[in-house]
Amino acid sequence: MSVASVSRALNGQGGVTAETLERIRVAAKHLHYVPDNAARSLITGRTHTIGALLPDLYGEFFSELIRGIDLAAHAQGLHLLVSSSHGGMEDAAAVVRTMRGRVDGMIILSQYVDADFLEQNLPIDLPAVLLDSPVDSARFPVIRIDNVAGAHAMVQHLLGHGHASVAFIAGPAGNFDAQQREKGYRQAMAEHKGPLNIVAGDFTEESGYRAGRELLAQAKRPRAVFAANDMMAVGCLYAFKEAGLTVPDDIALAGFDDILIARYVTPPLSTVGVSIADLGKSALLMLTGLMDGKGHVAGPHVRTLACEVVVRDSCGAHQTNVVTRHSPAFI
Amino acid sequence: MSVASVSRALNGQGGVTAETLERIRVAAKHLHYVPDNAARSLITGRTHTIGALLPDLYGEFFSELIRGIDLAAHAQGLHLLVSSSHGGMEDAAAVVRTMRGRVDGMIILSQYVDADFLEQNLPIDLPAVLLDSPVDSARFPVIRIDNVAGAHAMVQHLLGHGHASVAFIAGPAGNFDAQQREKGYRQAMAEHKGPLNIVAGDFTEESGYRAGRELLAQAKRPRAVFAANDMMAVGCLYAFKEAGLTVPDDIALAGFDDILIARYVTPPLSTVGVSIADLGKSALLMLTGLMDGKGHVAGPHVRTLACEVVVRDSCGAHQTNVVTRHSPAFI
DNA sequence: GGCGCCAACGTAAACGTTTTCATGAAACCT
DNA sequence: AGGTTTCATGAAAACGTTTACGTTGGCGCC
Repeated sequence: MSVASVSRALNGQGGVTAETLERIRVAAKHLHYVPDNAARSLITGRTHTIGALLPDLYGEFFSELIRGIDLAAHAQGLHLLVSSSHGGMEDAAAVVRTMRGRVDGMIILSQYVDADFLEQNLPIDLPAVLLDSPVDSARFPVIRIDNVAGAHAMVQHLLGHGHASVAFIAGPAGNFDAQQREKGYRQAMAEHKGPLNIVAGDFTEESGYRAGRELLAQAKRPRAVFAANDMMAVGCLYAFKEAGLTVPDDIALAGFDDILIARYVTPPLSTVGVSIADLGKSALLMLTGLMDGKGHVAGPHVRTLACEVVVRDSCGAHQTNVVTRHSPAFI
Repeated sequence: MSVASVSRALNGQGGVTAETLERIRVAAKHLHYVPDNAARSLITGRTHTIGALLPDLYGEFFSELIRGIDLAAHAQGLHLLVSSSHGGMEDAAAVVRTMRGRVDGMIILSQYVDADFLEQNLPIDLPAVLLDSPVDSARFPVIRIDNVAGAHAMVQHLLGHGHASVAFIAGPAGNFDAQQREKGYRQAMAEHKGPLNIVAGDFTEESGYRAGRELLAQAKRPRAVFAANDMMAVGCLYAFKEAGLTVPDDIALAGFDDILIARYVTPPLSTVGVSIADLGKSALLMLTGLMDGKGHVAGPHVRTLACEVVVRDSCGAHQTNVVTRHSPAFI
């Protein structure tokens, strides 16, 4: 038995008799032989692993994202190497560099990553797709959530139901999602010639609570509030409850993300939903397309994932031409 | 410049002049040189990666677990390769085998994994730690959540507050956590000479809802219900609400896990809390200890993580000698 | 000034695969 | 029957590192 025959047999490429194949197979099983992936990667240049660079692993968003990626990866026989970089750009750069020879492609979601960063740190031939990033490069496809349209639709929905004044709780300044959602709010308000009313927030529940109190302290209380994400909406909801207001009768409320909690607060929170798992899946599919196509991606380089307005009770409007999800789902 | 000098310089092992070190460093930066990890792994036998085998990636539990592992791994300069195996034992075996030469150690959480499985599929010299597993092997350390004590404490808490009859919503039969929690319930009830009242469930919200209806249909409605996990408790809560009962006045309710949602339902759910992230962290720390110690683990091979009773409103009891967490946390 | 020592550096082997190429035997065709 | 094709198999190169070992040259010491 030569190593060559063993290699051929175990990889099922033919070129071996059925008899020797069987002999090798029983020998391998008997010896608990498992090929060494490091050596295999070295010679083939493929690792069958894709890397995911994420800013953090906390919360439902990343959980779902990883799940979506993993599901799609598993289906294609690929492994998933996750890496969160909590530090700044330096940390992210270090992580990307250590991926060399360890992954066949990367999915990157990081506010520190721009085209320059990638040129500098990404091995020249490593395919990568960017998530929710503002960069617009011919080399790297980008998948974005259609935050602008989603926010726009929600504000329009609120305005369309008699809530003349809609306030907005903004997200952190550096966050791309937050910026886009604010843009959608601004556009919708401009179309209706409504006055802008924006208070600061940072995506945390506590900042939503503070923003809620700030809104209540305004001379003229807004009729509806749209928070840039659900956690802030929930914090805001507690501020309203604390002040003795009832939602949606006294003041309407809506969030963005459709996190699990949104179903379970009282009243159930109207929000803008995105299938995060689909986002992950799309990213992986685009990445594998890139890998197979040798750096040539078919179709547009920027793909946007549509959002949908999810109407529950907190916005005080039920209509039939939008998605309606009551909680719990099975009642 | 020979490759040897470059290797020495970049690994900082000395044996090179400060001048040549600098020369190599600028050349490396200029050429965007990054060492190939596959080749490095092949020769050194180390990958600086640890693998995590999980049954699924859905939900807060796994999200937190991964986060805990990742945080601890990142702190030690290790990468994390996650793999979920949705299929049965075959799938899990395949995953474990493909880890050969890809990871330095494994963290395994799977109901299909027993001592036999590991002997068969795990490369002989690969360190591994098991999570929440019934196996008791000298080779593999196990980290468990103290489900029995946690469930016991919660049932005792309910009984101690005048709820004479406590019913239990069980989890899926094959699940180790579910079994242990039921054991804790049985023990506590036996000590108080209370009658057992167990209905079936499978950890899903819907099964909790069905179990709730089943309990309400009983001739003598129980005074309190303890669900084996929070999602079932939430489903049960909806069944009670639907029937016009108020929790906790008409019937008390408690869950297990302290998932995020528990804070946000009305009334906030009393539950048994475990720091899942700590579980992941402990697992990783024990694994690295195993890796450094060349297969020799210091201390006991089985470690149990304590739970704590988290009293909110749904159990109708507030006392001061247990952890009390109101929602939201910052008010 | 010759000798030995030490530090810096280069050479080459090794890691465990895949893959190309050569070899030989068997089967096929004329 | 001889030549040609086909096919299973083995030998060996290659992948990009690390590391053991050998070589060089400079320096101090006798």
